[in-house]
Amino acid sequence: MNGLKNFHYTHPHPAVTTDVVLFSIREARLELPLVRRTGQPFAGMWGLPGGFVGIDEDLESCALRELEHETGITGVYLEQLHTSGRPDRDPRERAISVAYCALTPADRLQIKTMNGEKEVGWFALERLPPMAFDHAEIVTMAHQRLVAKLDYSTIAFQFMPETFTLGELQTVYEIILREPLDKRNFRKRVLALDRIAATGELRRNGNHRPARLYRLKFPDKVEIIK
Amino acid sequence: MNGLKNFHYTHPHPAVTTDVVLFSIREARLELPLVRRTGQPFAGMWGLPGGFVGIDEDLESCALRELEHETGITGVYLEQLHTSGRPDRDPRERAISVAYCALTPADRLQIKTMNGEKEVGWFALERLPPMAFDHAEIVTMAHQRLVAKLDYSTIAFQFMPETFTLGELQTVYEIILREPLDKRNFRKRVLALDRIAATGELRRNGNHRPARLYRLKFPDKVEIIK
DNA sequence: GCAAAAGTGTTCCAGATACACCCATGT
DNA sequence: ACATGGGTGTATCTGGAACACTTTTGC
Repeated sequence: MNGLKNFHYTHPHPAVTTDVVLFSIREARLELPLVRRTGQPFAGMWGLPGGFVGIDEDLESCALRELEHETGITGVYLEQLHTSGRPDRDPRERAISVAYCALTPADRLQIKTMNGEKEVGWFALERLPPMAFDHAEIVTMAHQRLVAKLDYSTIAFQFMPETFTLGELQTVYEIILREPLDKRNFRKRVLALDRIAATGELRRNGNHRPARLYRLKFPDKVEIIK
Repeated sequence: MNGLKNFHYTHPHPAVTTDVVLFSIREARLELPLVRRTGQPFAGMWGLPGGFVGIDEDLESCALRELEHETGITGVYLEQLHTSGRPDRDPRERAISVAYCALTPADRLQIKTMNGEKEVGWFALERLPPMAFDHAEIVTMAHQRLVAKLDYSTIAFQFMPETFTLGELQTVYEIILREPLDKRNFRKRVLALDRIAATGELRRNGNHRPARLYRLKFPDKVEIIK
């Protein structure tokens, strides 16, 4: 604490951080990016992208800034998840973490995988490494929230790129729910929501009939349904 | 802790508080307690019970402690709601508030209404006074959460005293939902949950047939249903 | 006997589920 | 021609919604 600036208060203040659980679907798996920690504590371990909240910075802005800084990813759907404040969760000082859950289509990744600063790794949800702090708990909470929201909101659409086929959309649902769905019932339900529209284009993709392409009617809107 | 102590950090830290929206049903209204602020800012205005998080104190403990200290109420059901961190929400210094939503039966109130420190007032949800900080937004969020949770969890049971009648339980639902419910359908649904049991006792209450008393099978458990 | 809340079943409807075949394409 | 995923309709089931009368008590 020698040095530069000093900020003093008449009563002790905790540090406040944000952490982001960013889900995406990659190679038919639900995955999320983790960042290799360089400093103490938990040096060398993996942790969620995140960091300290600027003194004049909104919490959401902090989450987005840290996510972009550490992983290069921008333009994601963001939702506040939970605030963890157990006094012993950071061995250095009292630290309170506001966790966010985020979703993004796979085609928006890899914008700049390495910005030269920290190592970023993508991990399937069922093959997570040991994680720093209480980040494992936070990921578990985020996953529960995602699964719960699948069937009372349009959150899954946030995984879809600009245009997509109904087959791809169904696959996304099946990956998150870990169970196969009936094709006809799925299409009926999802079209009845009236949130996607056919573009008129087709995608031919292999030795089979081309699929109609769809796009979101309200791309950034996540709504409660039913 | 004399006032002369100083706590210093190499980068600025926000203050962290908790605030509690405590719902209860009083006189057939959904009401919540507010505390008259004595100090700046917003002196004289009403605000949610809450205060600064101790440096070694868990967030939930802080919420419960402040609730008890300012209103005398203990033993409530508590659930984390949302964390507000807009940089301008407190004019003094950067302050981040972790808001909790709480529920309690009316018969647990009035344990010590006045502890001589601050004025406590109960307000019906539709007759709230102007409130300090962004507390009005927090209350709105809490109410939305309560209504949403009514029909996918057993949260409403947290409003019930030790024993109660099915009519009283139905009234609680009707007050929160602001609409009348069908008696037979309500009883079918709530009994099918298998979370309440008849005590065998009756309550005679007026010029009419006595009602069976029920109690919760798992008093402190709030479960997701269906 | 009358007012007032407690208690009790059945019918109906809508939305979810189960299910099988033909279509368009590339090789 | 065949393998591959795309695309379509109907019958059934189930859980929610609507609905009216009898019971027990205090006055």
